[in-house]
Amino acid sequence: MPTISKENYLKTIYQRAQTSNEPVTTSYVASKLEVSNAATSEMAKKLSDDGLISHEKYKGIELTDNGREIALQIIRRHRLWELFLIKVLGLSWGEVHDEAEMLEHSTSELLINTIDDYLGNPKFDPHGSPIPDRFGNLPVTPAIIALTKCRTGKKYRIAKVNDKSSELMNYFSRLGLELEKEIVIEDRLEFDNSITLSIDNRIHSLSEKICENVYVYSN
Amino acid sequence: MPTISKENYLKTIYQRAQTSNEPVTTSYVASKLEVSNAATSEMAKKLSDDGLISHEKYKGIELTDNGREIALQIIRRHRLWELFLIKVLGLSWGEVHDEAEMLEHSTSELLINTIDDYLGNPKFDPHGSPIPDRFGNLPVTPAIIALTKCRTGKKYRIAKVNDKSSELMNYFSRLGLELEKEIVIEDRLEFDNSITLSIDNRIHSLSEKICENVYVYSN
DNA sequence: ATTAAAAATTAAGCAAACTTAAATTAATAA
DNA sequence: TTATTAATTTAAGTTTGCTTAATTTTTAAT
Ligand SMILES: [Mn+2]
Ligand SMILES: [Mn+2]
Ligand SMILES: [Mn+2]
Ligand SMILES: [Mn+2]
Repeated sequence: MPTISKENYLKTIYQRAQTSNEPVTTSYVASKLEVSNAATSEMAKKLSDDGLISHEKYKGIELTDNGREIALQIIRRHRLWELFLIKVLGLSWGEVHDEAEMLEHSTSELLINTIDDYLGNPKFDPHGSPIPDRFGNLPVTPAIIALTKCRTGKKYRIAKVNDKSSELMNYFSRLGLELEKEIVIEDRLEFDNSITLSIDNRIHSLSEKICENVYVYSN
Repeated sequence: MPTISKENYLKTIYQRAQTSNEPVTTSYVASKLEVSNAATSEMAKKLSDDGLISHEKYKGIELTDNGREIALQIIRRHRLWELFLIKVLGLSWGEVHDEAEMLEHSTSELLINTIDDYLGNPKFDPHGSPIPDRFGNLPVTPAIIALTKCRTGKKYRIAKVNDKSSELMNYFSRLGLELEKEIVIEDRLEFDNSITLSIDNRIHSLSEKICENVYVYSN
């Protein structure tokens, strides 16, 4: 297994490639990991030597099959830990991401498979992201759209949230916004692209920035 | 919090001080952590600068109050994880030490206290070692003696085993040798200081080296 | 008390993972 | 097309944590 640093780089590259069509740039990875571009360029060289990425200079980074396999292993560990911490140990939506960010690098194959079985081989983590199985296969995921793309007046069910900010997770918890919960889009302001929606018959207004981080089933 | 390396040094120093009257030497720590004496001398300098140990050159190492506090935190994490992995996730006696050795460095205060509560604030780990509480206090421990000190013909109960070798743990499991289990010392050979004892009415012979790693209540 | 052996420290150097600053390549605009 | 700007890489240097080799200190033996 690679070092913790390498694992974090691989995971970041994988997740960027998943959610963007543009090539994965060193500067994106650098900003995501909060290191310098120089550090990322150097690491790209090393990961390339390791056969985990291919890197065309000044263009972009792509994972090799080996690199993707490792990235998926780390993501598997991360997501299973998040679910375990919530389901078994009762941590909150806002607490689990940071814990998982550390545990994902200290978890053996044996342990993560044990946790997987303990949880009944779940397919999704507590934020709605798919969990790779022990062979690196992702479950088929239903079609989802960001709240920003929703139609006024329609009813939706929460499918996924981005979990990078614990502050935001805590806010969602206070709102009662959770997976599978029904919401209705009441209104949207052209002025700032904010959206008014009802959760449990209570009305809330969410900024565009927040709406970009909430996804619903597109039906 | 210190680095993983520093945590491992502090833990090793603490545990040596607990189980030996002689000063904690750099060479002991080095051999235990499987690094060079030079590495340990250098680390001693740094830990000294950090105010975590006091080190009289060519004499020995002692933990400061701060150093001991951190050591006890790591030991707490280690032992609670071991118990959790066995009790909750069903790992075996032989599997948990190596897992805990990693997890102890990736576990927040919040998480370990949650685990502690989940387990009902246990006082001993699965190998019979005491678990420091969240304030660093160790439970009072009953008097125990190594198997090597036991009297022939007497009956004892297993109180503790040293868990450093998973091979040995697996062997104990096969023998049925577990905590609180009753054993009878049947015989001992002057020739090699091996001991013959009965567990569940089956007779086994254990080498001196093995007996040094098994403790019973001294009644 | 001297000397030899053992233990511990210091010196010198390496690899990993960073940094800032300089150089290079690519993109864009005149 | 050429010049400017932006993105990226390379260069040079730091810190952490390790190594082996040399030196120093302590201990043990004669
Ligand atoms: Mn997460
Ligand atoms: Mn991580
Ligand atoms: Mn252990
Ligand atoms: Mn450890």
